Amino acid sequence: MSREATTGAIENIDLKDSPPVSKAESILAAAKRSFLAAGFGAVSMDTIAREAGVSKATVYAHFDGKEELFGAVIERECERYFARFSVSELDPCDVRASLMVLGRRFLELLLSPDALALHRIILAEVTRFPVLGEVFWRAGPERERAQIEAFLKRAIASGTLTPADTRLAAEQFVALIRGDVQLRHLLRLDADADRRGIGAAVDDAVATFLRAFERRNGTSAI
Amino acid sequence: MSREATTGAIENIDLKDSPPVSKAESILAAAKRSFLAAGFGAVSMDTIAREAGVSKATVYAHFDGKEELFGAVIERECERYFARFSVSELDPCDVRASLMVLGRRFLELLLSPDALALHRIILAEVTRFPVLGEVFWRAGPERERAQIEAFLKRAIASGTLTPADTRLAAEQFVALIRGDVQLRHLLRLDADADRRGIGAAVDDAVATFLRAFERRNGTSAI
DNA sequence: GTCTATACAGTGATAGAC
DNA sequence: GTCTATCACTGTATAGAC
Repeated sequence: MSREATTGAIENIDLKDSPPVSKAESILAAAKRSFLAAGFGAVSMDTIAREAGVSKATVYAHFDGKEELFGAVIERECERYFARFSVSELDPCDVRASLMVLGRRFLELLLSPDALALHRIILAEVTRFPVLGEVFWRAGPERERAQIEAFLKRAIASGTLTPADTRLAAEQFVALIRGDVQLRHLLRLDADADRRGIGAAVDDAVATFLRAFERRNGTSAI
Repeated sequence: MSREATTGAIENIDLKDSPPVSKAESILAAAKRSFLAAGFGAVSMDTIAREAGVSKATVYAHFDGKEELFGAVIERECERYFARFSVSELDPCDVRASLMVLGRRFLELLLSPDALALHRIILAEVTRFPVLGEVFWRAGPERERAQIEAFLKRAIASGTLTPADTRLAAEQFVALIRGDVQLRHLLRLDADADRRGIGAAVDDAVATFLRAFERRNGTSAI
């Protein structure tokens, strides 16, 4: 009953340069959870400090203020979410299958709870922090579009797609994939998210995209 | 110098049921400006009262609290923005021209500063006010999709478009129109908004949509 | 660096006079 | 209904001990 867990002496073993969990990391993690869940304005520094298990003064020792802490969290998350794409392994001859893979991977990312929360909070705070817009765009949609465009170019070179403005085609593919599913999820209207799963949505998007861009022979087997 | 404009006796002529500007209207207008510009959390009741030219107690006399005032503003704006569409005058035989009109009208609405601000704030606060998602969806995207779907059905009946899942086709048309222009504007990256104007964006969207859905004769003149 | 304690400003909301 | 004045509360930020 006498303060056994209150003094954190045990965790202060503090190996030289490999701290398993530094206070700064705890603060960033707590700030991420809080900000993504409730937005910038609704979160107090008290909450973050309590959630991180440190005192408020410690938070201010590591970050200049609430805005700086917020910016650090958002930039970090933008990089985390969109860094895992690659298109080199896709087969440019089987366009439908490749686009299905791309679309599914992209849509699953877009609809993940963390990505939705990140999306919401960036749109909400881009007025207050204009740099967030640029950071998010470059880390997310821009990178995604570039990778899809790279695949489309290979597919066109292999003769499966009709030559076109690949940048525009990539943008339109992303738009078709996003559809209104993303907006419905952002608005928390996921009631019919199960009615038409991700697979069906990607299927429809790819089908329409191919009808518009696939090479049209007389014996087109679309 | 003795309070000439401070007492608002002149404006209190107050014709029975046509008050030119009631206090409630002033409060709603001030709240709209403030909320759309800065979000829910960043606006105080003091600010709204000052902006409306009334005292804070008057605000509370008309609205139960900050949340109720916010809800009243948002529902009002949702209705205001999306209530001006009609498709009956469109010619189902000239599909391209009709879709251009529809798309242009829709995109101009989406990119208007007020609509962008409304969009941002709803996404930001839908976690705190879940009902906003439903209200916005029904007043905006749902209504828009229904009207486009109605036109597509007439165009299919007249033989200009290939029969298809009209609901899905309408969703995909909206997605193509929205493209990434809307997201770029939401993120305040309107740097290249002039590089490709609204007209060009609508043109590209309609072209791709028609390549996917227009009837394909041997002499297709797309 | 980290903590406890606190100063200070600003918030939503209300009481009471008119 | 409208105002002035004020309430209780919360959040930012800092001071000083260790």
